This record gives sequence, structure tokens and C-alpha cells, in this order.
Amino acid sequence: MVTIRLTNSKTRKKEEFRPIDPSNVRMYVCGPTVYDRAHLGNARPVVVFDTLFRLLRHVYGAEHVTYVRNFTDVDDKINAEALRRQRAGAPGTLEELIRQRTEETIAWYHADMDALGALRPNHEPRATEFIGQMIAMTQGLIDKGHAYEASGHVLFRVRSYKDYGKLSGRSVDDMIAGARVEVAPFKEYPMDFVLWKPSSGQEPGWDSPWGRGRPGWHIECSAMAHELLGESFDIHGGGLDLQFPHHENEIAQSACAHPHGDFARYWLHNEMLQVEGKKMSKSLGNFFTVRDLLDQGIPGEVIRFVFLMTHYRSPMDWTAGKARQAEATLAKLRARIKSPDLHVGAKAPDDFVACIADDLNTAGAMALLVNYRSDHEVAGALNLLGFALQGRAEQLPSSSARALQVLTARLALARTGAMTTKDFTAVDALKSALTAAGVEVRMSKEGVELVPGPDFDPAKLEALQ
RNA sequence: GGCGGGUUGGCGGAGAGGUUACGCAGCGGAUUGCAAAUCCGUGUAGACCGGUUCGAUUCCGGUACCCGCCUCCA
Repeated sequence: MVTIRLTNSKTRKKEEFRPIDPSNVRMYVCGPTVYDRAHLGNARPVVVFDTLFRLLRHVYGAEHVTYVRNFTDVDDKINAEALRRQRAGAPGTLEELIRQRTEETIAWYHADMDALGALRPNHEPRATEFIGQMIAMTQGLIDKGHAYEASGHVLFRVRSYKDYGKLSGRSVDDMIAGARVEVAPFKEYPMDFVLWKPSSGQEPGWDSPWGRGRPGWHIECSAMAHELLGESFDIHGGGLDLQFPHHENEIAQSACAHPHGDFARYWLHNEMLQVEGKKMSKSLGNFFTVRDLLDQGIPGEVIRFVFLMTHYRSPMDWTAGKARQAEATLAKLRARIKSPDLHVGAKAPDDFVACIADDLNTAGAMALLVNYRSDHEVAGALNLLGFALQGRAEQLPSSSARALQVLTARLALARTGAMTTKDFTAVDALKSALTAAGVEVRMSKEGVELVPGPDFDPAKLEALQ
């Protein structure tokens, strides 16, 4: 059995991973708020935890791992977008427009993350499907004295949980001293946070013991994790930005609601993404979505490869240069696998698995990968990381494949002739036309080989026939 | 202001208290009609200052700089 070691944010140490139940390893990862296209930063945790998911499946068996990632579909940004559409003349009630918006965003999200080669989690619960559980949990917290009702809101009583701040290494007093947010007047204590809040007529709402309202953000993850994974589960993941306050609040709620459970035993946080050395933000104008990159012709697997080149606990800098290098490296790796069909089920080499099992050291694993000499090792490693074995060349439409065959033969013939006549003008003309179509021309003693490159243009190629 | 993280060769980026990381680029060579691709060879880097040690880039302390979270955007 491979030993997996993970850096647990809870203890700040790299620890050996021991699942509660090896026949059902359970992981929860915070998913997106579905109000708009996922930006590149949203994709990092998806790729990181997809890698962990694949590793767990490799070690414990695919049917023995349960991965849950939620969709937050109750949020003021969604409401705002729906309202904007209604004002712009879109037909339907606000509720319908909200539903429409979340449905369409989830479809985008799926399409974009599929393109990155991320497996779908076993469960993708939507907050709106678990309102009942959230209300029950909130009521339970009130009953136990961990929460209170004030001005139509229900608030969590932070001082009732002694370990509050432990995960993020903050003391409650320090946070109050440095707080920059205005404190709502109905709070008993400045750090108390909302479990339930009232909804106006326009806002989506559900009936509750505290009137028509909607849940606060943090309670959904606690309620859904409990419902789908139980009082105690193995891994909870998300971006470092969520460590405080989101995860801190999840722990407080869950620990108080289910004092006999551990909630999550291992907490994993991925560092943030930057773009060309700077934080990606709308104000800096370097903000872009996964779809933007895909539309620019950067394949999803290249994005995935770039992400894996950096360890998940280091800030990752997205640069155009890295994308180019990743694309070239990936193409080279593929070129080594002469017969992809023979390696469909190839297992990753032991040292490769061990490297990834060591706190997801994907960057180190990449170094091993580029040095494997056998097809089978390369294929196994690519399989584990979720890369297809077939590159662009094998996925060509049949018309392009035929054109390549024809042109290979023609070039070889012209070259053989030129060898004797010493007149290479025709050969060179064909070669530059092929290069212009994005095809790499390889000529050696063994013969002629045409390899479509990243800029391959099937139309130009077929025109040459 | 509070809390956390980082600083490795031209670039990217790991591990390990003492032996070449690795990749890309560069340079030299082989090969090639010319190229490309490929193959071979080539780089003693570790922010700064102390400490521990026979020995530190790796451990400890401090300094500087950078970054993130605490605030809509992850």
C-alpha cells in the first residue's frame, strides 16, 4: 500500500494519511458560486483536488473514494445578475431567472472543467437542495446555545466555541483589533457570523422558524458535508483564501452541532494563482476565464499541465511562456508513445506514484515523467495525472490524415529525385508550404515524416493536395 | 494593524545536513542536401547577517524584500 502524506493545515504539518474507512475514503472540496464563468483562479483547486482524487482512487480503488464538491447557488451576486436581466427585459419571474442563471453557469463550469481533464466528483450538491438540512442544523445550534436570533437573523456565537481561530492561526482578540468591517448593531459580539438572514420580497427565500429568509454562506458546506459524508470524514479542501473565515466558520458550526464527530481530519489548502507575477484582479485588467484561454486555442490539458508544474502550496504564476513550454513538453511526451492503444490501462511507475503521494509533489513527478524511457512508463504516468495518451496527431479528421499520407509520399519522392539531380527547389517549396500549414517536416536517412504541430491548419494542408 | 507564506543557476522548478535534481533556453559536437527533430557533451545556483555542526542552499535566530488573507473578485 502506498503511503500518502499530506500537509494538514489543521496541524501545520505533513502527516501520513490514514483514512477513517479505507473502503470509503471521503473528501469534500468547496466549489464555485455559480453566478458567472469560472476564472483561471477557480480552476486551480479543481485541478489540485482532481489530482488528489485520482491518487486516492489509484491507492484505495476507484469505487472506494467519495468526492463531494458543492455548487453555491444561493448568493447575492446571482440575485443581482438575475435582477439585471429582468430589468433588461428578460421574460420570467426573478426566481426563474435565478434558476436559469445558475443552470447555465453550472453547464459552463462543467464544460470548462471537463476541458481541463478534471473528473466529475461523485456528488455535486446544490445549496438550494439542502435548505432543510441547513435550517435543522441552525435550529440545533440555537438549541445548544451556540447561536441566537437577532433582528430576523440567526448568528453563530463565536465565543461559545473555544477553538475558534485555530485553523487559521488567529486569535479572536487580534482579529477584532485589526477588523476593517463595520459590525452590524444586532451582533452580540463583533466576530459572530450569520447562519440565516431575512429575505426581502425580491430576494429568494425559504420559510423558516425565523421567518422567510436564506442561509448565510458558511452553513451550506457544513450541512451538505454532514448529509453526504457524515459527522467525520477524511479530507476537506479549498483555496487558501477560504481558510478564513469560511473554513474556520465551517469548523465552528460543525464541531458545535456534532460534538462527537471530527468533521474533517485533514484540511488542505492550495495557494493562490497569479498572472505574469501579479494577482489576477479585475482592477488590474489581467482577469480572464478558463473559457477565454480555451477560445484562444490553449488546450485544457496544457492549462492542466502548467498547473501541475507548480506545487499546490506555492503561489502559481500563470504566464504565456509556461503555456508554450508545457504544450511543447506534452507533445514530446506523446511522441514517445508510439502505440497509444497498447497503453490504455498502463499503471504509473512506483516512483512516480510515490512522488505524488508525497504531499502531491506534482512538480517533482513531472521531472520523473520527462525522463522515463519506456512508452509504458510515460503512458502510465500520463494516465494517473489525467492526460489523454493520444495527441493531436492521432485525433486528426480522416481527411487531414489522408492528406498527410499523400503529401508524405510526394515529398519523399521529390526528395529522392532531388538527391540525384541536386536541385532541391521543389522539395524546399513543398517543405515551406507544409511549415506554413503548421506541419513539422522531418527528413532523415530513414525517410520523411510529417507531424502536425500546435498551429496546424487542416484547410491549408488539404489545399496542398 | 493582525495572521500566514515565500526568496534556489538566464527562465521554470524539486529533493536531500556531506555525492549531477530535472526541464526549457544557451553553448560545443554527431547526424542532415539545407533545416527541423533526435542523440551525446556542457552550467558548482541557493536574498543578506549570525548561530549549531567536522560540514548547511538544506536545521535555528535575525534583517531585507516580495506575496496572500483579514475587504466585491478565489
